[in-house]
Amino acid sequence: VVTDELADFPADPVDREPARPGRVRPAYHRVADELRSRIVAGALACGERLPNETDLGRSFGVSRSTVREALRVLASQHLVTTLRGVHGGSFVTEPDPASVIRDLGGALGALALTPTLGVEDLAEARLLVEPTAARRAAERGDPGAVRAITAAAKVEPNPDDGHRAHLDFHAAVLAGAGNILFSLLITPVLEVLRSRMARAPITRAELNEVHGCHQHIAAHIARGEAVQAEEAMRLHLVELAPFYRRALWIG
Amino acid sequence: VVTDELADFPADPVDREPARPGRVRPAYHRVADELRSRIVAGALACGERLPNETDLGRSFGVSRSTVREALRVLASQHLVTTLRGVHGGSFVTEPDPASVIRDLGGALGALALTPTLGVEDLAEARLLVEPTAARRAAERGDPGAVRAITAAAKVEPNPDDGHRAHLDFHAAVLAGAGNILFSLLITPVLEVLRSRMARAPITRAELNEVHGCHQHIAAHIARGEAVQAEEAMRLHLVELAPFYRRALWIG
DNA sequence: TACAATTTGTCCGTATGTATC
DNA sequence: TGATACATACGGACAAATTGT
Repeated sequence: VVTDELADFPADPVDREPARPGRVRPAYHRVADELRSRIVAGALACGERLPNETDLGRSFGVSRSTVREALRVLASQHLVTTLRGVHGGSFVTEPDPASVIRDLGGALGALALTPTLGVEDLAEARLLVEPTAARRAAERGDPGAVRAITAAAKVEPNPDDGHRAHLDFHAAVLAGAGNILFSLLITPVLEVLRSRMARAPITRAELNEVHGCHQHIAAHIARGEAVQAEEAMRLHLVELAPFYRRALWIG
Repeated sequence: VVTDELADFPADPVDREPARPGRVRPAYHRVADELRSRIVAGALACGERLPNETDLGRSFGVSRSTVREALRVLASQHLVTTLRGVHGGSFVTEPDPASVIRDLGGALGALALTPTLGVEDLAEARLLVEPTAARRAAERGDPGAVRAITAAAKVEPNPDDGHRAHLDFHAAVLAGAGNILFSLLITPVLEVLRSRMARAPITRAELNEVHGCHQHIAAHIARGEAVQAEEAMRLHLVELAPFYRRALWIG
């Protein structure tokens, strides 16, 4: 006799796609929901290995294919990682800011193609967060972060690298603020701007001015001059704004 | 003869999980990558219907089960939606801020369980964004938004609803700012705080004071008093901080 | 180097459920 | 009511990957 653990599994309000009433929730969703709630509730510890797909299917009363579809969903949400081989299987993944940033970047990229999210919104968010990030980085004075910021400011700008050096500097400042939420929101924003500015015409003079600004800001941060760092970053972003408007072919 | 479109598909740097070199990327990942790049490149328009699973499998040279696993991945990323029935199938989904907010909420909830993300970080982000949101809401004076904010401020606080009314007000102000990025970052933050504060002891007097603050802020926004709205919100958050510290049993 | 063991990856065939016409 | 065209689900088989002996 196969025990069907899903038969009367109660509704779990957390993190689920909302299902219209009356609509039948497919089995792979129910399996994914159940495993997810076990993971977030801590019943399955980080790094712990799940039973193999065959056993999972048996215990849920579903086929292996159904289990696999559920695992694909959980893997996309960075809740499990599955490996092949003898010591393979599905393992509970530890939360990782980098993957959240990647996902948010993709989502913002999609939203930026709609009227929901304009370039002004991206610029406004930068102007709100980045000066504060510069100030916090200067206040903290974390040696590693300061080193990273200084190094990023030193990189010679190259028109061919798609503003990579430029954005790396800003990402370094955000990381230096010591609040992961700053990077979390703005790094994807930078990525969206970068993808939009690819191959935008930019003169050598403009590039050099930006480079100078960066070194100026980095120097303030390195000397722990919080207020000056904040103001320099604000000025930098304000000066950059018209360039964005000119360079962007959308919005 | 089956055409294998995947054989020499070039690496697409966008949005993929990084694969260790030498590691073989499973077919369902390659199929998902290919479909994803077609979608984000615009080769498949929003709302457009994909071929059915059998045909997709044929065109990619893989089986239907593999196609289904790929579709589950894309569905988790809100890139496609699949429906059953005669006119069912998989459709390219339009980007939707609400689902991004849901996902980010889940991810932040997981991160908040690690030392990566502390309560101070959440509070700092609120203190950075929300006063500005209040100012922008007052500046814009969008009638619908003002109505929503005023209505949210009127709701009588109820100790049993888990601070729901409180957070609804803040969410309304964020939405009123007119920049989706504000809601995008802070609404998940509010959700994390709410889940942590569930059943935290709170006195009727504190509840009333919070309620008063909200009405005060809402009045400023309704009258278009931008600077006062910003300052009132800042004050409200600062006053709230010690309560959070007291109520939170973690961090 | 070869081989065995374990687990995921992939495939096929078939049957069922669901929504529309 | 039935026909149609989808997704959903099952079970079994074999291939491929990885590690240990």
